[in-house]
Amino acid sequence: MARQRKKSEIRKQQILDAAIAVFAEKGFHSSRVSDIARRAGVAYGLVYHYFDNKEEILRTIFLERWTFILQVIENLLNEDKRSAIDRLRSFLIFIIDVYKRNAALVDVIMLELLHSPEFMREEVVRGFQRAAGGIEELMRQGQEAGEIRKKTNPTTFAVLYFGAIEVTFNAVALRVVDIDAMPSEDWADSIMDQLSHGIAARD
Amino acid sequence: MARQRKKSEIRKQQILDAAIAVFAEKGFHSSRVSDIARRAGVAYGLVYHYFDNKEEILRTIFLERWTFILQVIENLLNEDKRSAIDRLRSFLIFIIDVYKRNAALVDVIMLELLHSPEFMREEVVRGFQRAAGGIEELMRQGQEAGEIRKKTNPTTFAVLYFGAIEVTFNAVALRVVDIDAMPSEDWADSIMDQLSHGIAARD
Amino acid sequence: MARQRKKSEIRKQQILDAAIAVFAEKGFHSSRVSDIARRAGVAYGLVYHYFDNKEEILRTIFLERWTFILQVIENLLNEDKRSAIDRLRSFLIFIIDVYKRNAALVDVIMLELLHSPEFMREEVVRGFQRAAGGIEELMRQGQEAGEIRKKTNPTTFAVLYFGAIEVTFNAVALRVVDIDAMPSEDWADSIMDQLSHGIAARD
Amino acid sequence: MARQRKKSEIRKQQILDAAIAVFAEKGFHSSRVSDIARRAGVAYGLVYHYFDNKEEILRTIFLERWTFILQVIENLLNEDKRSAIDRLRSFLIFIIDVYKRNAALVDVIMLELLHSPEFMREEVVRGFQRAAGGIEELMRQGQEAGEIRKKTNPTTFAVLYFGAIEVTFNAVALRVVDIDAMPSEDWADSIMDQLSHGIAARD
DNA sequence: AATGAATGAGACTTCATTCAT
DNA sequence: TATGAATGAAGTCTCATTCAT
Repeated sequence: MARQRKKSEIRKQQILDAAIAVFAEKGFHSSRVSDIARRAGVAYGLVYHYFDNKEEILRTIFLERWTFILQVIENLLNEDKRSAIDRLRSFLIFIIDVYKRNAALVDVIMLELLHSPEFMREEVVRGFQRAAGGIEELMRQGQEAGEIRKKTNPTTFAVLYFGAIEVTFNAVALRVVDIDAMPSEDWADSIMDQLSHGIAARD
Repeated sequence: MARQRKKSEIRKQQILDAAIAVFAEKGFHSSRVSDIARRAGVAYGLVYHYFDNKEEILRTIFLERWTFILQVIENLLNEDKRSAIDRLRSFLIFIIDVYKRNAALVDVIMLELLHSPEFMREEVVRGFQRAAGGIEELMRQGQEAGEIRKKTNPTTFAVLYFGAIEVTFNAVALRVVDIDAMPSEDWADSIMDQLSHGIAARD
Repeated sequence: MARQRKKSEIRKQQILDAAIAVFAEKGFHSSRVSDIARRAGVAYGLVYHYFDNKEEILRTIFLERWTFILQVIENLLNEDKRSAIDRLRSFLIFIIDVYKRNAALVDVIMLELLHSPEFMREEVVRGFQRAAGGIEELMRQGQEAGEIRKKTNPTTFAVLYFGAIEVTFNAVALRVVDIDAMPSEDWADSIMDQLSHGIAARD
Repeated sequence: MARQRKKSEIRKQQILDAAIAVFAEKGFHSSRVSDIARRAGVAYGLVYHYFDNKEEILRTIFLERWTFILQVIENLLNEDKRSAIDRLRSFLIFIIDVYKRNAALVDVIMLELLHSPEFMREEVVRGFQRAAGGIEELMRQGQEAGEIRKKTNPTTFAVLYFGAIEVTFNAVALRVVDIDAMPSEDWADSIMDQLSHGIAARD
């Protein structure tokens, strides 16, 4: 039984992985169920054995994968004892490394879920709000610790922070930037330096 | 003839406006040519009188509208004699006001063109690079004027700057933020304060 | 008025000529009314001023042109005082020369009318029967004059005779044969020799 | 599997047979894929399961069926030990009988392929040239055997021979002649007599 | 579990024809 | 006469989904 369960689970993962790859390449709407099946090496009828329909595949990707990422984020942000700015830098490095290891997944999240079909809007928004809430909380911790400027608006900061991530991923997706040629630390340092000290010259 | 020309031009604009509205609502792929026609109040056959196909409608929107926006950007950035930071703030206000007046258009640009169908990728990338180049140039002007910190990397700044715009528009598109309740100046001030002074507490 | 009539007549001919050219090139079904109009150098709406619909253009071509050819045939066959075989040879030369001067027209007759749309079947059949009847009559004249073998079946002969013409025109239409490189007299002589003397060796 | 293969093969034949019938009735251009499907008793989507598009159906008919006929021709012509004229008569009988048994197929070949859509022109021409080549070769054999008049031009003969077939089939297709009322042998004898002995009276 | 044949809604697009100017 | 904008029926083809095996 356990054997069966596992085999079935593996098949499902095969299909999900294939779906991520195909969605990343062609987008959700332009991907055919048969593309996914072919990529997974199964007959397309089998896809319907594991998923109710095409939408559910996307939803499952979101739930299984992205939610997982969000949890990692939360853990990283909440449990770490380092300074807030340090943790923000760590997360940038972490998220870029996730991309480097699984670009297709992040592409799907960026290109498909973020600008998401009606049927997923609510879930997506909730997910983002959780993430943004985590960052804001982190900022408040930093402010209490005297490490973050009191005048900083945590929400505005979260906007800039996620904006930096989003725009970077978009640039990569559009092939304007070659992510493999970009050391994660350098990028993170560059962003965090800017966010920390601003652009204004000090007299 | 001139009369005819004008009437024909008006019809074309009607269809383009309808297309922007429909694309903004449902996205390019989910929009039917018949949706656009109905919205424009014409028979769907007429759409093909003015455009070769659905793709060309999107391409025309991009060329006619976004290119126009980019020109406005360039003018604003290059011709203004105010301080760089002031001009960056002005542009934020300008772009948000464009959105307030024509949310659908910006939605289409954000949701469809940015994560663009293969057939437009190159044009879109070129368009963005022009815009980013403008911001970087502005930064350099500010650095020469002693107004912008020399250590600032203009490219990184452009990333943060556009990231802020993108993520804001996305938030609006996802209805997380109500843009009408958000005074343009306050938002711009908030973003520019952050970008100017950073989050780090000063000893 | 006469002036008007003539101008109107000329326009109509322009459109017919254009239609013949276009039908010959692309076939009736694949030809668009706008193709014909463009070829004739008029707006496509004007076509409907002169013809009720597309079918009527084809029908008019048939009636005006092919009927005319058939009359020429009849005259040639009936009025000529030369021997029957001579006259048959003359007609072959004549018909090939018609082709050389107006290939498109003959192509339309061969490719479109012969394998004709339902709406023209009857007229086409009648036209052919008239032509075949002419040939048969000619044969009988020849038999009475002792010039043509009595055993010859006039109908069978007409089949072979028209078959030779049809298959030649088809070969030209399919570009298997270059009609301009083929002297009309040689071709006619070759066919008539065959038809006159047969292939069987004489003991 | 073998069972599956066979069933699938049968379905494909069903659709091809339906297509032949429909094409013969209405012509390629006027035939709707849905007509074919309805005739075959399947949903029209299934047609696209077996064929890429409508053109491919016609091409398959040509390749599978006509090529087969040509092979039969070649065998008949090359392998037979009887006199050339005898073999030519046999082939006429054979081809008429093919028609009697499968009029639709021959109609399609005559009406659609012969005056063929651009996309098949080359294949069709090649096919015809093979057939004509066979006839010419047969003539030469007959000339060497002293059975055929040396003066006969094999190519001209082939023109007349195929012309007779084509014009007969056309006459049947146009319903000028009732093929079922026409004994194959009589027709073949009539044609061959004419072709053998000519029409000229012998002094 | 697995296959892929079968279905049919639905989308794009073409183009003959009408009609206002 | 002449134009070409406007209409919409009709056709091809795609593809998500179902289902028999």
